[in-house]
Amino acid sequence: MGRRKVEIKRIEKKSSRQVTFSKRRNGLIEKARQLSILCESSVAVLVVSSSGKLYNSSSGDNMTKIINRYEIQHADELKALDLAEKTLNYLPHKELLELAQSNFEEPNAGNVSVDSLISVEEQLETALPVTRARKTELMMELVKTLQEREKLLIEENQILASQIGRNTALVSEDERALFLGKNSGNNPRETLWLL
Amino acid sequence: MGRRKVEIKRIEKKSSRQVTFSKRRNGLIEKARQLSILCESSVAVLVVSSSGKLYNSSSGDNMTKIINRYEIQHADELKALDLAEKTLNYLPHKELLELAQSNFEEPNAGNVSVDSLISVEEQLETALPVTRARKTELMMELVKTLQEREKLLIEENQILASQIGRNTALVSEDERALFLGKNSGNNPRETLWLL
DNA sequence: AACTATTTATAAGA
DNA sequence: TTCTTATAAATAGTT
Repeated sequence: MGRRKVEIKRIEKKSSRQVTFSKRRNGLIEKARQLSILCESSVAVLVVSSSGKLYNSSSGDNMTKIINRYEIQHADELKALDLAEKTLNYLPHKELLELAQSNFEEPNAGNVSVDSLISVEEQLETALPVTRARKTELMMELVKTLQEREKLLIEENQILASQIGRNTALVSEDERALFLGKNSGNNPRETLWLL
Repeated sequence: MGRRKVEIKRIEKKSSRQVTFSKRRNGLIEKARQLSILCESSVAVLVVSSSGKLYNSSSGDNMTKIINRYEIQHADELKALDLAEKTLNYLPHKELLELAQSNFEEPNAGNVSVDSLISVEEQLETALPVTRARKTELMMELVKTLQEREKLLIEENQILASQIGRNTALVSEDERALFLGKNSGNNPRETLWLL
């Protein structure tokens, strides 16, 4: 839709490519906004230019929520592989980590003792003033994701149960309340994050 | 660009809204593809319909990589501009603890928690040589509990769905497998606990 | 699912 | 860059 019809293939001339990139990127984001409003939906657009610069927009809901929705559907791949990958990308001391990881390639994989964790943490202590904060952040993300998924599952259970016409839900109201944010009072679990 | 000019506001008539949603969603994804090819960039589009269904496309690179780029940048921004953290650094210990705790009494409230937690952790650093290991231990317990509960919920959903006689489960077989402990091998998630 | 009258996006030029 | 404008492309309402 311009003076000439253009073939959809890489624009060779760099300056034209740049101008088109800018125009079409804005157009795309505007279209996303319109779709979101017209059809009361949530739309996220992420664009990474060839030089690596990121442009993003979200409408109808915030980026985090939309990405979360995606990640819930791709939970296994993403939570397991990429979260850890992201973590590794952040580490200034990759080698130390790899060294520490050898502690876990031993027999009782998956059932790691607390003592070995303590020892690993002590080993890495001097190298990890920043990474530790990142650990808390990642752990919180993981827990939050699990809680959100649990909430979805509980809701789905309610729907399924009501379709059957009887209440067969395994999860008690108290547990449900916990994940809907109703657990006030001195829940010792809350203090966990402070440590 | 149609028979009439339309205002950008929610389409009231449900059937029209649905048709427009489908047309414009396809249009948006096609535009994203074109941008990606014309300007050798990576573009991700995520659309969540009002009924919660997710549509997504990625071009130039896979969705995971594009989202990763976003999250890495977002994390950097968190570190860079955090006025709240700087403010917190001047508060005495006791007040810090109380402030941090209050963040968890309203789980649905604002999103300040990660930053303030990082700050809290840094504040308390010198006082917590032993407690930190305990934190990891407790966090692991919590995640384990959540995973076990999720497993129960998934199993219950399967039972309920089969009672209805149709498969309405949100959770795929792959996800189910994950929580039944079938993801052996080098699970990178383990590396998380080392940080 | 097609059609087509119009609007909208944008390619090239200034 | 920003604006202008001819034209291609998208799509709203219709069949």
